[in-house]
Amino acid sequence: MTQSRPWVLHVDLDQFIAAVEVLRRPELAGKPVIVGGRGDPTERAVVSTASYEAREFGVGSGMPLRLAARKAPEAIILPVDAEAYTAASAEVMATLRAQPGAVVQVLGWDEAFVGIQTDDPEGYARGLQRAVLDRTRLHCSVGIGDNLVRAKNATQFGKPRGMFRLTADNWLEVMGHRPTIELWGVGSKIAGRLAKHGINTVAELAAITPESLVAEFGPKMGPWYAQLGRGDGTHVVDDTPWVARGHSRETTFQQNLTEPAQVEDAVQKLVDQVLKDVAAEGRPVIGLTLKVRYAPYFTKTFQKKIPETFDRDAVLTGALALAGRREPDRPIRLLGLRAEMPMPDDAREGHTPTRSGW
DNA sequence: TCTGGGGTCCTAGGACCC
DNA sequence: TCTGGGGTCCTAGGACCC
Repeated sequence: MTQSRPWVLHVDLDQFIAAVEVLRRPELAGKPVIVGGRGDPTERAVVSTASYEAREFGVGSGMPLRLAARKAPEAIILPVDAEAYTAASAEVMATLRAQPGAVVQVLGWDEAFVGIQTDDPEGYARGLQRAVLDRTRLHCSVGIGDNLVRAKNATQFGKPRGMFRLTADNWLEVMGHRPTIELWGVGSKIAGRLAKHGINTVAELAAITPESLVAEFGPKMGPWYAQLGRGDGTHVVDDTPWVARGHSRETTFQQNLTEPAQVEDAVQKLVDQVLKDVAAEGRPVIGLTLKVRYAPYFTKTFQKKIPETFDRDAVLTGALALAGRREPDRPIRLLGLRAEMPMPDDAREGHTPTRSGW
Protein backbone atom coordinates (compact mmCIF):
# COMPACT_ATOMS: atom_id res chain seq x y z
CA MET A 1 0.00 0.00 0.00
CA THR A 2 1.39 3.40 -0.95
CA GLN A 3 1.31 6.22 1.51
CA SER A 4 0.35 9.84 0.96
CA ARG A 5 3.40 12.11 1.28
CA PRO A 6 4.00 15.84 1.00
CA TRP A 7 5.27 16.97 -2.39
CA VAL A 8 6.20 20.27 -3.92
CA LEU A 9 5.31 21.00 -7.53
CA HIS A 10 6.91 23.88 -9.39
CA VAL A 11 4.60 24.98 -12.16
CA ASP A 12 6.14 27.03 -14.96
CA LEU A 13 4.19 28.26 -17.97
CA ASP A 14 5.87 27.58 -21.31
CA GLN A 15 6.99 30.75 -23.16
CA PHE A 16 4.24 32.49 -21.19
CA ILE A 17 4.26 35.99 -22.64
CA ALA A 18 4.62 34.85 -26.22
CA ALA A 19 1.93 32.21 -25.66
CA VAL A 20 -0.53 34.81 -24.37
CA GLU A 21 0.10 36.94 -27.46
CA VAL A 22 -0.43 33.99 -29.78
CA LEU A 23 -3.74 33.19 -28.06
CA ARG A 24 -5.24 36.50 -29.11
CA ARG A 25 -3.59 36.44 -32.54
CA PRO A 26 -3.95 32.83 -33.68
CA GLU A 27 -2.33 33.67 -37.01
CA LEU A 28 0.99 33.95 -35.14
CA ALA A 29 0.96 30.29 -34.10
CA GLY A 30 4.09 28.50 -35.29
CA LYS A 31 5.87 31.74 -36.18
CA PRO A 32 8.84 33.40 -34.51
CA VAL A 33 7.37 35.92 -32.05
CA ILE A 34 9.40 38.33 -29.94
CA VAL A 35 7.88 40.48 -27.18
CA GLY A 36 9.85 43.40 -25.81
CA GLY A 37 9.78 47.10 -25.04
CA ARG A 38 7.33 49.02 -27.15
CA GLY A 39 7.76 46.59 -29.99
CA ASP A 40 10.09 48.89 -31.86
CA PRO A 41 13.46 47.27 -32.56
CA THR A 42 15.08 50.64 -33.27
CA GLU A 43 14.58 51.64 -29.61
CA ARG A 44 16.64 50.85 -26.54
CA ALA A 45 14.84 47.86 -25.07
CA VAL A 46 15.33 44.16 -24.41
CA VAL A 47 13.49 40.94 -25.20
CA SER A 48 10.98 39.88 -22.55
CA THR A 49 10.12 36.53 -24.12
CA ALA A 50 10.75 34.84 -27.44
CA SER A 51 8.61 32.03 -28.81
CA TYR A 52 10.29 28.67 -29.35
CA GLU A 53 10.38 29.41 -33.08
CA ALA A 54 12.23 32.66 -32.43
CA ARG A 55 14.65 30.90 -30.08
CA GLU A 56 15.73 28.79 -33.04
CA PHE A 57 17.37 31.95 -34.37
CA GLY A 58 19.32 32.41 -31.16
CA VAL A 59 17.00 35.00 -29.66
CA GLY A 60 16.53 34.88 -25.91
CA SER A 61 15.28 36.85 -22.92
CA GLY A 62 17.33 39.85 -21.94
CA MET A 63 18.82 40.30 -25.38
CA PRO A 64 18.77 43.82 -26.83
CA LEU A 65 15.74 44.11 -29.10
CA ARG A 66 17.91 45.60 -31.83
CA LEU A 67 20.11 42.51 -31.87
CA ALA A 68 17.15 40.16 -31.71
CA ALA A 69 15.61 41.79 -34.77
CA ARG A 70 18.83 41.31 -36.68
CA LYS A 71 19.11 37.64 -35.70
CA ALA A 72 15.51 36.88 -36.60
CA PRO A 73 14.56 39.29 -39.39
CA GLU A 74 11.31 37.46 -40.10
CA ALA A 75 10.14 37.58 -36.48
CA ILE A 76 7.01 39.42 -35.43
CA ILE A 77 7.96 41.91 -32.74
CA LEU A 78 5.25 42.92 -30.29
CA PRO A 79 5.10 45.45 -27.43
CA VAL A 80 4.89 44.32 -23.81
CA ASP A 81 1.27 44.36 -22.60
CA ALA A 82 1.59 43.90 -18.86
CA GLU A 83 -2.15 44.09 -18.22
CA ALA A 84 -2.85 41.15 -20.49
CA TYR A 85 -0.20 39.01 -18.81
CA THR A 86 -1.43 39.94 -15.33
CA ALA A 87 -4.95 38.89 -16.30
CA ALA A 88 -3.78 35.60 -17.82
CA SER A 89 -1.59 34.95 -14.80
CA ALA A 90 -4.53 35.45 -12.44
CA GLU A 91 -6.49 32.82 -14.38
CA VAL A 92 -3.63 30.37 -14.11
CA MET A 93 -3.16 30.93 -10.37
CA ALA A 94 -6.88 30.60 -9.73
CA THR A 95 -6.80 27.28 -11.55
CA LEU A 96 -3.91 26.09 -9.38
CA ARG A 97 -5.69 27.13 -6.18
CA ALA A 98 -8.76 25.19 -7.28
CA GLN A 99 -6.82 21.92 -7.37
CA PRO A 100 -7.67 19.54 -4.51
CA GLY A 101 -5.59 20.22 -1.41
CA ALA A 102 -3.31 22.67 -3.20
CA VAL A 103 -1.34 25.34 -1.28
CA VAL A 104 -0.11 27.89 -3.83
CA GLN A 105 2.90 30.19 -3.50
CA VAL A 106 3.17 32.55 -6.45
CA LEU A 107 6.68 33.37 -7.69
CA GLY A 108 5.92 35.57 -10.65
CA TRP A 109 3.59 36.01 -13.61
CA ASP A 110 4.33 32.55 -14.90
CA GLU A 111 5.45 30.40 -11.98
CA ALA A 112 4.21 29.05 -8.69
CA PHE A 113 4.92 26.39 -6.13
CA VAL A 114 2.07 24.04 -5.32
CA GLY A 115 2.22 22.06 -2.09
CA ILE A 116 0.21 18.84 -2.02
CA GLN A 117 -0.20 15.53 -0.20
CA THR A 118 -0.40 12.58 -2.55
CA ASP A 119 1.01 9.18 -3.34
CA ASP A 120 1.05 9.97 -7.06
CA PRO A 121 2.65 13.36 -7.75
CA GLU A 122 2.98 12.65 -11.48
CA GLY A 123 -0.72 11.88 -11.74
CA TYR A 124 -1.52 15.05 -9.80
CA ALA A 125 0.78 17.07 -12.07
CA ARG A 126 -0.92 15.70 -15.17
CA GLY A 127 -4.32 16.70 -13.82
CA LEU A 128 -2.98 20.15 -13.03
CA GLN A 129 -1.53 20.61 -16.52
CA ARG A 130 -4.86 19.52 -18.02
CA ALA A 131 -6.81 21.92 -15.81
CA VAL A 132 -4.56 24.86 -16.73
CA LEU A 133 -4.78 24.00 -20.43
CA ASP A 134 -8.56 23.60 -20.34
CA ARG A 135 -9.15 26.86 -18.55
CA THR A 136 -6.48 29.10 -20.09
CA ARG A 137 -5.33 27.28 -23.25
CA LEU A 138 -1.77 27.62 -21.92
CA HIS A 139 0.78 24.83 -21.57
CA CYS A 140 2.99 24.43 -18.55
CA SER A 141 5.86 22.29 -17.30
CA VAL A 142 6.02 20.84 -13.82
CA GLY A 143 8.96 20.12 -11.56
CA ILE A 144 8.24 17.59 -8.83
CA GLY A 145 10.37 17.68 -5.71
CA ASP A 146 10.63 16.73 -2.06
CA ASN A 147 11.32 20.40 -1.34
CA LEU A 148 11.14 23.77 -3.06
CA VAL A 149 14.71 23.86 -4.32
CA ARG A 150 14.54 20.47 -5.95
CA ALA A 151 11.12 21.14 -7.46
CA LYS A 152 12.39 24.39 -8.95
CA ASN A 153 15.50 22.78 -10.41
CA ALA A 154 13.48 19.85 -11.75
CA THR A 155 11.30 21.95 -14.05
CA GLN A 156 13.98 22.57 -16.68
CA PHE A 157 14.12 18.84 -17.39
CA GLY A 158 10.39 18.71 -18.04
CA LYS A 159 10.20 21.51 -20.60
CA PRO A 160 8.19 21.87 -22.68
CA ARG A 161 4.81 20.56 -21.56
CA GLY A 162 6.30 17.77 -19.47
CA MET A 163 7.37 16.98 -15.93
CA PHE A 164 10.39 15.68 -14.02
CA ARG A 165 10.92 14.40 -10.48
CA LEU A 166 13.98 15.46 -8.49
CA THR A 167 14.47 14.26 -4.90
CA ALA A 168 17.27 13.49 -2.45
CA ASP A 169 17.55 10.10 -4.20
CA ASN A 170 18.52 11.37 -7.66
CA TRP A 171 19.77 14.91 -6.91
CA LEU A 172 23.47 14.18 -7.32
CA GLU A 173 22.94 11.80 -10.20
CA VAL A 174 21.03 14.47 -12.14
CA MET A 175 22.68 17.68 -10.92
CA GLY A 176 26.06 16.63 -9.56
CA HIS A 177 28.08 17.03 -12.77
CA ARG A 178 26.49 20.35 -13.74
CA PRO A 179 28.15 23.74 -13.20
CA THR A 180 27.07 25.61 -10.07
CA ILE A 181 25.57 28.43 -12.13
CA GLU A 182 22.68 26.14 -13.01
CA LEU A 183 21.49 26.33 -9.42
CA TRP A 184 18.66 28.67 -8.58
CA GLY A 185 20.32 31.50 -6.68
CA VAL A 186 23.80 31.11 -8.13
CA GLY A 187 24.62 33.63 -10.82
CA SER A 188 27.78 34.41 -12.73
CA LYS A 189 29.48 36.30 -9.87
CA ILE A 190 28.93 33.65 -7.22
CA ALA A 191 29.86 30.87 -9.66
CA GLY A 192 33.11 32.72 -10.34
CA ARG A 193 33.91 33.14 -6.65
CA LEU A 194 33.15 29.47 -6.00
CA ALA A 195 35.48 28.52 -8.86
CA LYS A 196 38.30 30.43 -7.17
CA HIS A 197 37.93 27.95 -4.31
CA GLY A 198 38.04 25.01 -6.71
CA ILE A 199 34.28 24.49 -6.63
CA ASN A 200 32.98 24.12 -10.15
CA THR A 201 30.23 21.52 -10.03
CA VAL A 202 27.14 20.98 -7.93
CA ALA A 203 28.71 17.81 -6.51
CA GLU A 204 31.77 19.75 -5.40
CA LEU A 205 29.57 22.33 -3.73
CA ALA A 206 27.51 19.61 -2.09
CA ALA A 207 30.65 18.12 -0.55
CA ILE A 208 31.73 21.32 1.16
CA THR A 209 31.09 22.04 4.83
CA PRO A 210 28.89 25.10 5.35
CA GLU A 211 31.40 26.75 7.71
CA SER A 212 34.13 26.68 5.08
CA LEU A 213 32.23 29.18 2.93
CA VAL A 214 31.62 31.71 5.69
CA ALA A 215 34.89 33.55 5.16
CA GLU A 216 34.13 34.12 1.48
CA PHE A 217 30.38 34.73 1.55
CA GLY A 218 29.44 35.68 5.10
CA PRO A 219 27.54 33.96 7.89
CA LYS A 220 24.26 33.57 6.03
CA MET A 221 25.14 33.23 2.39
CA GLY A 222 28.05 30.83 2.91
CA PRO A 223 26.00 28.08 4.55
CA TRP A 224 23.16 28.93 2.22
CA TYR A 225 25.21 28.10 -0.90
CA ALA A 226 26.41 24.85 0.66
CA GLN A 227 22.79 23.93 1.26
CA LEU A 228 21.90 24.81 -2.33
CA GLY A 229 24.57 22.41 -3.56
CA ARG A 230 22.96 19.57 -1.67
CA GLY A 231 19.53 20.55 -2.92
CA ASP A 232 18.36 20.87 0.67
CA GLY A 233 15.77 23.30 1.96
CA THR A 234 12.27 23.68 3.23
CA HIS A 235 9.33 21.76 1.83
CA VAL A 236 6.83 24.21 3.27
CA VAL A 237 4.90 26.03 0.57
CA ASP A 238 3.80 29.41 1.94
CA ASP A 239 0.61 30.93 0.59
CA THR A 240 0.77 34.07 2.74
CA PRO A 241 -0.26 37.01 0.57
CA TRP A 242 2.73 38.93 -0.63
CA VAL A 243 3.42 42.36 0.88
CA ALA A 244 5.57 44.75 -1.12
CA ARG A 245 8.64 46.13 0.70
CA GLY A 246 8.79 48.99 -1.70
CA HIS A 247 8.09 50.28 -5.15
CA SER A 248 10.39 51.49 -7.85
CA ARG A 249 10.24 53.06 -11.26
CA GLU A 250 12.93 53.16 -13.88
CA THR A 251 13.22 55.02 -17.14
CA THR A 252 15.56 54.41 -19.99
CA PHE A 253 16.22 57.44 -22.11
CA GLN A 254 16.47 56.94 -25.83
CA GLN A 255 18.98 59.76 -25.88
CA ASN A 256 21.39 60.10 -22.99
CA LEU A 257 20.68 62.97 -20.59
CA THR A 258 23.46 65.52 -20.47
CA GLU A 259 21.94 68.61 -18.87
CA PRO A 260 21.27 68.97 -15.13
CA ALA A 261 17.85 70.43 -15.93
CA GLN A 262 16.96 67.27 -17.84
CA VAL A 263 17.98 65.16 -14.87
CA GLU A 264 15.92 67.23 -12.45
CA ASP A 265 12.92 66.95 -14.67
CA ALA A 266 13.33 63.20 -14.93
CA VAL A 267 13.74 62.82 -11.17
CA GLN A 268 10.59 64.82 -10.60
CA LYS A 269 8.59 62.55 -12.89
CA LEU A 270 9.95 59.45 -11.18
CA VAL A 271 9.10 60.79 -7.75
CA ASP A 272 5.52 61.40 -8.79
CA GLN A 273 5.17 57.92 -10.29
CA VAL A 274 6.66 56.16 -7.30
CA LEU A 275 4.62 58.16 -4.80
CA LYS A 276 1.48 57.23 -6.69
CA ASP A 277 2.39 53.54 -6.33
CA VAL A 278 3.16 53.96 -2.65
CA ALA A 279 -0.01 55.94 -2.00
CA ALA A 280 -2.05 53.02 -3.29
CA GLU A 281 -0.65 50.98 -0.41
CA GLY A 282 -1.40 53.53 2.29
CA ARG A 283 2.02 53.18 3.89
CA PRO A 284 4.62 55.94 4.38
CA VAL A 285 7.95 56.18 2.62
CA ILE A 286 10.89 55.37 4.88
CA GLY A 287 13.73 55.20 2.42
CA LEU A 288 14.82 56.27 -1.01
CA THR A 289 17.25 54.77 -3.47
CA LEU A 290 18.26 56.48 -6.64
CA LYS A 291 19.88 54.30 -9.25
CA VAL A 292 21.74 55.88 -12.11
CA ARG A 293 23.07 54.08 -15.11
CA TYR A 294 25.61 55.99 -17.10
CA ALA A 295 26.75 55.66 -20.66
CA PRO A 296 28.32 53.52 -21.87
CA TYR A 297 27.49 51.07 -19.08
CA PHE A 298 28.04 51.85 -15.46
CA THR A 299 25.60 51.75 -12.59
CA LYS A 300 25.80 53.66 -9.38
CA THR A 301 23.27 53.84 -6.61
CA PHE A 302 22.70 56.61 -4.13
CA GLN A 303 20.61 56.05 -1.05
CA LYS A 304 19.10 58.18 1.61
CA LYS A 305 16.96 57.29 4.56
CA ILE A 306 14.11 59.71 5.03
CA PRO A 307 12.55 58.84 8.34
CA GLU A 308 9.57 61.05 8.43
CA THR A 309 6.74 61.09 6.03
CA PHE A 310 4.80 60.47 2.98
CA ASP A 311 5.26 63.95 1.60
CA ARG A 312 6.01 64.83 -1.98
CA ASP A 313 8.21 67.79 -1.24
CA ALA A 314 10.35 65.87 1.22
CA VAL A 315 10.79 63.00 -1.20
CA LEU A 316 11.51 65.30 -4.13
CA THR A 317 14.07 67.25 -2.11
CA GLY A 318 15.73 64.01 -1.08
CA ALA A 319 15.77 62.61 -4.59
CA LEU A 320 17.16 65.81 -6.09
CA ALA A 321 19.88 65.85 -3.45
CA LEU A 322 20.78 62.33 -4.48
CA ALA A 323 20.70 63.27 -8.16
CA GLY A 324 23.03 66.17 -7.39
CA ARG A 325 25.62 63.67 -6.21
CA ARG A 326 25.73 61.92 -9.57
CA GLU A 327 28.91 61.53 -11.51
CA PRO A 328 29.38 64.89 -13.15
CA ASP A 329 29.86 65.04 -16.91
CA ARG A 330 28.76 61.48 -17.49
CA PRO A 331 25.69 61.14 -19.71
CA ILE A 332 22.85 59.34 -17.98
CA ARG A 333 21.01 56.65 -19.87
CA LEU A 334 18.78 55.31 -17.12
CA LEU A 335 17.37 56.67 -13.91
CA GLY A 336 15.57 54.63 -11.30
CA LEU A 337 13.97 55.60 -8.04
CA ARG A 338 12.93 53.15 -5.37
CA ALA A 339 10.86 53.99 -2.32
CA GLU A 340 10.93 51.67 0.65
CA MET A 341 7.95 51.23 2.89
CA PRO A 342 7.68 49.89 6.43
CA MET A 343 6.31 46.39 6.74
CA PRO A 344 2.98 46.11 8.50
CA ASP A 345 3.44 44.52 11.92
CA ASP A 346 1.66 41.30 11.06
CA ALA A 347 3.82 40.76 7.97
CA ARG A 348 7.12 41.65 9.55
CA GLU A 349 8.25 38.22 10.66
CA GLY A 350 9.70 36.05 7.94
CA HIS A 351 6.76 34.26 6.46
CA THR A 352 6.87 36.04 3.17
CA PRO A 353 8.08 33.96 0.25
CA THR A 354 11.72 34.90 0.08
CA ARG A 355 15.07 33.21 0.06
CA SER A 356 15.04 32.79 3.80
CA GLY A 357 11.75 31.00 3.41
CA TRP A 358 13.16 28.31 1.16
C1' DT B 1 25.08 43.71 -29.91
C1' DC B 2 25.13 47.14 -26.38
C1' DT B 3 22.50 45.88 -22.74
C1' DG B 4 14.50 46.84 -19.43
C1' DG B 5 11.85 47.22 -15.39
C1' DG B 6 10.02 45.25 -11.43
C1' DG B 7 11.40 43.15 -7.25
C1' DT B 8 14.13 40.73 -2.85
C1' DC B 9 17.86 40.01 0.41
C1' DC B 10 22.81 40.17 2.25
C1' DT B 11 27.36 42.30 3.74
C1' DA B 12 30.61 45.59 5.49
C1' DG B 13 31.96 49.45 7.98
C1' DG B 14 31.16 53.51 10.77
C1' DA B 15 28.46 56.11 14.24
C1' DC B 16 26.38 55.88 18.35
C1' DC B 17 24.61 53.95 22.74
C1' DC B 18 24.85 51.50 27.23
C1' DT C 1 50.72 49.51 30.22
C1' DC C 2 46.32 48.79 26.46
C1' DT C 3 42.21 49.57 24.98
C1' DG C 4 35.13 45.57 26.69
C1' DG C 5 31.39 43.89 24.09
C1' DG C 6 26.89 43.88 22.65
C1' DG C 7 23.37 46.16 20.29
C1' DT C 8 21.02 49.30 16.68
C1' DC C 9 20.88 52.34 12.82
C1' DC C 10 22.58 54.12 8.59
C1' DT C 11 24.99 54.30 4.06
C1' DA C 12 26.89 52.15 0.13
C1' DG C 13 27.11 48.56 -2.69
C1' DG C 14 26.52 43.73 -4.45
C1' DA C 15 23.96 39.80 -6.07
C1' DC C 16 20.12 37.34 -7.58
C1' DC C 17 15.39 36.39 -9.65
C1' DC C 18 11.42 36.78 -13.20
